[in-house]
Amino acid sequence: MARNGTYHHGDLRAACLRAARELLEEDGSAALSMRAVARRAGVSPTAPYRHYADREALVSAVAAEGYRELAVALTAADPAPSTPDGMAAVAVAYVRFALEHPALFRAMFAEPCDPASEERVAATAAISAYVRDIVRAAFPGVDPDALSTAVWALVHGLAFLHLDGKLDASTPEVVAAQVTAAVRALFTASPVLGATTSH
Amino acid sequence: MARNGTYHHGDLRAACLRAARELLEEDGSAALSMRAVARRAGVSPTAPYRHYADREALVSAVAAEGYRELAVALTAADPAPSTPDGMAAVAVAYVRFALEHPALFRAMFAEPCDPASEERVAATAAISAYVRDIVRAAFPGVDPDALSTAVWALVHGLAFLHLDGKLDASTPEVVAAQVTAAVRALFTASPVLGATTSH
DNA sequence: TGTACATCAGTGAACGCGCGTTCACTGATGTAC
DNA sequence: TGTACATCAGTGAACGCGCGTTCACTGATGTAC
Repeated sequence: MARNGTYHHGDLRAACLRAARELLEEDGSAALSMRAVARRAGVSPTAPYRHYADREALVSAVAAEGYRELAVALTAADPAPSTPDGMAAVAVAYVRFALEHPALFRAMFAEPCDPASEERVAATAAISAYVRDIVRAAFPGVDPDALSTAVWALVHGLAFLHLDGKLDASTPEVVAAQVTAAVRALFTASPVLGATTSH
Repeated sequence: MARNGTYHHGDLRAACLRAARELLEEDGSAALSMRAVARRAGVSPTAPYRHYADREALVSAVAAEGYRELAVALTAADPAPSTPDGMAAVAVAYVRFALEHPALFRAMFAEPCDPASEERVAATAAISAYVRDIVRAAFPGVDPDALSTAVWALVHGLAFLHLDGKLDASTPEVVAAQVTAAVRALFTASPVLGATTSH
């Protein structure tokens, strides 16, 4: 039974993606099954196969969507950070995204992801490039590859440690304070990294 | 059929743990089922329940073992690092452990881990304390909490990014070089962090 | 404007699977007298 | 030294489950003439 009363659904592809995402965020990765997606979309168990070759294809599509949203959240926090505080704001946005969408974030990173999914590879590359651009602009004197790797790893690690309960994640404020302090602890003490900053 | 020819197994508890770990490392988290563990231990499907209340208890035991081994690997790399190079060596050991035991490492961190498992909490706390001790000794002038959080996050993030194919992990040498470069990029530029080092 | 037909999207029954967990049980072990 | 008995460790059948995926199918849509 399609929602619009006709035999055809209208946009089952998008409906599956939405359902998959909801299931993921509500009950975690294990709840994201083809059958559950079909059920939620109000469609027969096999209908989603018309749009996604298999479960993995659907998961990849969800993950790719997550990457795009993460990129938006980061640039919204500060499109071109050039101070430790700017970097900290982006870091906070990254960690907040992870904590607000834990299962999605895990699916984006923690699932054994086949490198064959161009959609995912492209999304990852976009984030990587975003970080490198920031680092290059903010710290012209430093090896951009090594430093941008370090920055991404720092933020990514903070996200996962909070997500997995290794650090206090009781309130968003506590998390933000910890992330900010951690970023500052590394950056503000450095003349090279701090040289181009405005304070 | 028990291995020693008797009805009783002898040490089924340990055998289950070993089997679980093997299954995990061979085929990932999904392969770690109670039935598969029993099968590999050469025992009826329900025998493991004599020693582990449910699947989660068994997974927690495996994770706790992983934590203990990780701690050993870290102290083996450098029991009390106090220079950027020493820190880098520990970081390399951490990342290497993750890459050598990917599924175990994921189980240790990426599984939604209930905080009720004292074994796991204790193991995590041990690593956390180890890092803080290092930081406190090496960088007496800096807020130890913020900095040790940052250091752990940096290393943890490097581990996961390599694990998930976001950074080049083609050879151990490449990984070691990247990790070392990232750690150095953050530390050697800093007068505060570098002040107590010997070079 | 009407009709034939190709294409597309969704159906529904069925396959075989492995899982976690329960239950009442039995064979082995060790201890008290 | 021998025996009765409590305890413990493992058995095996059974439960109900939801899954991914296949297959031949049918209803809806749109296009060419």
